[in-house]
Amino acid sequence: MKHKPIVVQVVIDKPLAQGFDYLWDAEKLGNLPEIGHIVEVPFARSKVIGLVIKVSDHSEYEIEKLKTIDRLAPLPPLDPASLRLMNFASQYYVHALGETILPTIPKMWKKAEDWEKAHKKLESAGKQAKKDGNVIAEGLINQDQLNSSQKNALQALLSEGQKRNLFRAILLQGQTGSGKTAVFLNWLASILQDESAQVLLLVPEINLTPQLERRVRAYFPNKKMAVLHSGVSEKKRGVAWYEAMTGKAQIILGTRLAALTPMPNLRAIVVDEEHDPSYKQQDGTRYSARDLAIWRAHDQKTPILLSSATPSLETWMAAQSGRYEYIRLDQRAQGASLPGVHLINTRDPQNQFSPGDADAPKQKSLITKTLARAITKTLKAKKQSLILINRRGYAPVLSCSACSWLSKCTQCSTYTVMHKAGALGRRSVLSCHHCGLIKSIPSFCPDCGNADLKTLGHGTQKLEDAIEEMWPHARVLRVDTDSSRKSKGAEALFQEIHDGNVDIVVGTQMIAKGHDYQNIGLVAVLDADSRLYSADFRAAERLFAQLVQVAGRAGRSGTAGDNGGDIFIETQYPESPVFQYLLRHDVDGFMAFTASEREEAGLPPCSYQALVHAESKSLDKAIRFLTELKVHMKTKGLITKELKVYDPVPKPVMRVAGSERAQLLIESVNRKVLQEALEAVDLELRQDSQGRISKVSRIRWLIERDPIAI
DNA sequence: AGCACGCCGACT
DNA sequence: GTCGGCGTGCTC
Ligand SMILES: [Zn+2]
Ligand SMILES: [Zn+2]
Repeated sequence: MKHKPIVVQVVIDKPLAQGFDYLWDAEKLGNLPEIGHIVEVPFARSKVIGLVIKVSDHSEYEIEKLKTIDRLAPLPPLDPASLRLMNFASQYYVHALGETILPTIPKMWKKAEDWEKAHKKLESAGKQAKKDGNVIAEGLINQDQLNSSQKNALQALLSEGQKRNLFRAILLQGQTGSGKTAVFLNWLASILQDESAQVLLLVPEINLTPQLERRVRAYFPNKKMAVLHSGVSEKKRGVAWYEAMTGKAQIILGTRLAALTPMPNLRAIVVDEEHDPSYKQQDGTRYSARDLAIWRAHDQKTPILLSSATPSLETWMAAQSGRYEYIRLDQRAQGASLPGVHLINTRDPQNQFSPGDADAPKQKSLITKTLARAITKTLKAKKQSLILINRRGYAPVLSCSACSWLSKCTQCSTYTVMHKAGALGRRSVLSCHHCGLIKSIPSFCPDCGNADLKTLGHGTQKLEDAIEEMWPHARVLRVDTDSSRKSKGAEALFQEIHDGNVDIVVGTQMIAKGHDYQNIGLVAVLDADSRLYSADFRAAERLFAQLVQVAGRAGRSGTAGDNGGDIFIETQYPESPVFQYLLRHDVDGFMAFTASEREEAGLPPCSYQALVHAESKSLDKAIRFLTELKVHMKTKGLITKELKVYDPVPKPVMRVAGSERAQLLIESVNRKVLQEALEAVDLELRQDSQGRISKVSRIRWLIERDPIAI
């Protein structure tokens, strides 16, 4: 009589709902199996990496057909809490468990050939880290140096928080410059007095700069910190993940992708700038790192702190209703006053240049007279100006002066943007911002042969030219992804601004992030209207957060006795609520107004949404596919008073890189009802698909939970 | 998803 | 006669 076999179930990185059973040869692998082990398995005609999710002594599958596990990774199994998190994410976002877990494991641990030398790698990395560890820590503000408002906030955090095993969600709301970071870093430091404790600090992609890293390090001089973001090399990422999942690192600082890092001794989570859209993953399993972090804190009974000057409506409402604790930090730490907000009505001729004005530019001005004169004043005061426009390139479209030709992308339903020489290459080009296609600029109109082609509208490049012409003696710098790619990255450009080597900065929203500039006198936003004018119901909420953020840049000038700067917004609709609340610096007023709007319309956070995306060669087929799905949902009785299914519509940018896209919106006031409907939809679609491509008409489909843009 | 198997049209 | 189109089914 033979021993009972050891059978393990393994999930792999494929959109397959089921796991696969394998035999475990304990002698060969040198270990008994545990749930959470990472293994290499033979699958079809190749070898793949998988994760053990079940251990037993029998299989539903014919036992003699089972293959044997090839190799076991030299790692401890993922801890049970992390596996619960993965399981939840897989269900909630309607993706297979394997394709949810495996992408969160760094590549270094998915190369079975390298597993044998893995520990040598870790050793050499350890030596390197000792050298790197000498980076200067800076920006420490210890508990005694906090202002009274900060001290109160910290007190509130600590009073309850020392109790173990207690879920708390806390919103820390305070303006830019109110010192939120110092509060939560001091809080984390006190939690880390427990030697084995681990904490997770999530920050938006763009905020995770070397400066921030140094600043965080300053608070934890004797602790090990692991940094995880997309810019970290594969090897360093593998090491950081290893240190987190083994409990060797106490502070895990990272972006969205760090939210799913296993941490066996997790004691607290901070999500900084919790409203930031970069927390939402936009491909693969489309999770929200913030929402997963909240679930994780709840599941593991640890506190989570959400920090923002302009919270997401979801978080703000939870705090208002008492579901979250609410800590306010409204005293400006550095004694700087709030920036003055100025709305410039572009329809008012008084604000525009007239031909007689001495300072009017030769061509039609790209900015209002009111703004131009404010910039002149700022220059005279030896202060810097930031001018924002969220449009890269020279002009958003090229046109023919004789016929109706416009520069369109051949692969997308969009215009190609003109970039002048130097930005994307040596020559001027037309570039599609959706598919990346780059074409040379035609000398003649392709339709009528006319040689006179004109640009329509303007982007950062053209604005830069115009500004240089209007203030020939000013030092002008352009900051956008094009200019930062050309120089040594955005950091180098930010440093120029910080060092005062620049008078006027022209750029996209990216200028507003990260850095702490000292001498900004003026911030101008030129394209607020185009950001507000959008089919997406969250457009106003996003714009408000962006405007508050850039206003914070102007107000941040910390030199004592100095006034804060000014923010100028050019708009046709100064009476719009977004601007009116901004004018009064009334964040809560805006939130309350938006909340009541959403409630009335039954939109999130007062309801829950999901999108079914469909993509195919022709829009027709995609729409028909979604229509059939809707009909199916109806016949199955899924559409009820509590579950609304809209008609399928083309996506805002319908065609991208040759494929045409449509979407179906599903909405419910009841989370559970929505979840069940989505699971039914997933099952139905899977049945007629291979992976996520339908058998008939070859439609690529995807379910997205809690979409942030509709 | 990725891949092999298999059954029909048009092309050396 | 065979090359290749993609519909179908399988992967422990
Ligand atoms: Zn023409
Ligand atoms: Zn394109």
